[in-house]
Amino acid sequence: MKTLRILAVDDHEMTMLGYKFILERIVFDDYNIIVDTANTYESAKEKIEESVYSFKYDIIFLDVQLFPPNESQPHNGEDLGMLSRKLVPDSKIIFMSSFSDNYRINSILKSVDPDGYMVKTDIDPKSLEAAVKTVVAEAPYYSSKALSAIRKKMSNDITLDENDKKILYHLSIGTKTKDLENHIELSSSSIENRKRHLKSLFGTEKENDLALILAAKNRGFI
Amino acid sequence: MKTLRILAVDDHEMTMLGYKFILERIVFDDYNIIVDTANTYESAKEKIEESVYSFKYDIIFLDVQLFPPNESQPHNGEDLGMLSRKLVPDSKIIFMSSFSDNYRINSILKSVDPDGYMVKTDIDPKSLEAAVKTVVAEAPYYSSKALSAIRKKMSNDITLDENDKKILYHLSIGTKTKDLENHIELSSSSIENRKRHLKSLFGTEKENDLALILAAKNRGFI
DNA sequence: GTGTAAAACCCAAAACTTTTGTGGTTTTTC
DNA sequence: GAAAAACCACAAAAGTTTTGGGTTTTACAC
Repeated sequence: MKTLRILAVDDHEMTMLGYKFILERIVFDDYNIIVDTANTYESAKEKIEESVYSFKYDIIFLDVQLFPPNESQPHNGEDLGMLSRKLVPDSKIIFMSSFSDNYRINSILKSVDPDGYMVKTDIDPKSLEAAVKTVVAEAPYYSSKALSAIRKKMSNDITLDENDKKILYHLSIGTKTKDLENHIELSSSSIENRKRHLKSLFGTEKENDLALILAAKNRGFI
Repeated sequence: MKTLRILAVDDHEMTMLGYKFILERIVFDDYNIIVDTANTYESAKEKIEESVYSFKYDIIFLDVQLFPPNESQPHNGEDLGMLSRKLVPDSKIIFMSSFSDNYRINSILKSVDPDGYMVKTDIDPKSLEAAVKTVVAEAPYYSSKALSAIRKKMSNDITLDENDKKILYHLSIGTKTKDLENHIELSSSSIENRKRHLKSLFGTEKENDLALILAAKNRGFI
């Protein structure tokens, strides 16, 4: 009987226990599944560091937003992911996130490139089981909503640079055009130029900003 | 008992029959699965056109390279895919292809945006069943090798324009630098510039073309 | 309806990037 | 060891983006 070691990290204790409960009940070949848990950045970090010199985790489940964002606690799941990649490169990392918007999914897939990405509303016993079995078989696992975001991105031949993405993102959260200057290192006329250019890319020339952000959403950019 | 209608198109009759055999044996809720088949472009086209005015297929499985490429027969799975999208937009389209190289997968995902993409070496009864159930549930299905290609692409922040991609592609199939001019609408010095630029993007400065194409392969571009 | 602030639009000069031709040196191939 | 191919450096030309200066249009509070 082989042992499959899993670490599940989520700051909501009940959620974390839910994962443990479900994961340990998975029937998987002749594996005995053991789930360790952590519900703070510090305890998770410790467990990962300890694992380097003993058993290494086969899979680490990480909540993207480990803590309610606040200034005194700058750490998040992404940092833990990068730390794990460095310390225990063979451990598979599966991110869990409540973000299902394309912008966040795309940016996390770039910054961390996890072995799996699950949108929380897609998580249930069946999908958890599929995720475990898939990543053990060395293939990436993306949950249904994550895949939909990915599909939109892949089927698209518009490529935007960071400034374009920032403009779209800020417009989508309601930032006014005149305030964009404070978030993007460009003059206001450049921003206006880029907005015009974006509208022509997305086929919403002569329409308003709402039309632009709707089109960008449909194409998977925000 | 509901009926799930599937059309399977593959130019190898035995393969096509294999799909039919496997697909019709899938146990899926209270669906009765009926599989129609076609092994030429023309017969597939007819079946799809007929379906417009009677039952519509729920799923259409299409081989990407329907026929051995030859001048007299320019049609392929991609054309059939686009035709189906136009005639029966509600039918799910799942592409099957022997290509597992990133360049081809990326380009097909862009040109057709199918509901599913399966690399032939990934196809077996289990994955066919998963594909059918997934696309019926409105989610995209990508087989393991397709997902690996997609993952590489998504985790990458290098974006290349068409000329860069062509240069990489042609280098990878052995085209000599001096002959690139015949395939790409740029002067030889521009091509040299771009090659230099590409090498710096991929961190293979001062190395030879082989190092460049290996790096580009690893990052999912060819 | 009117006044006003925001947003959108326009233009031309400046800054920057890419392309191109030319003329070379180095590396590879046979 | 000669010829071909690959690579490099430079500078002029062409193209793109940014910028600061405007004017016009839109939104909406009153």
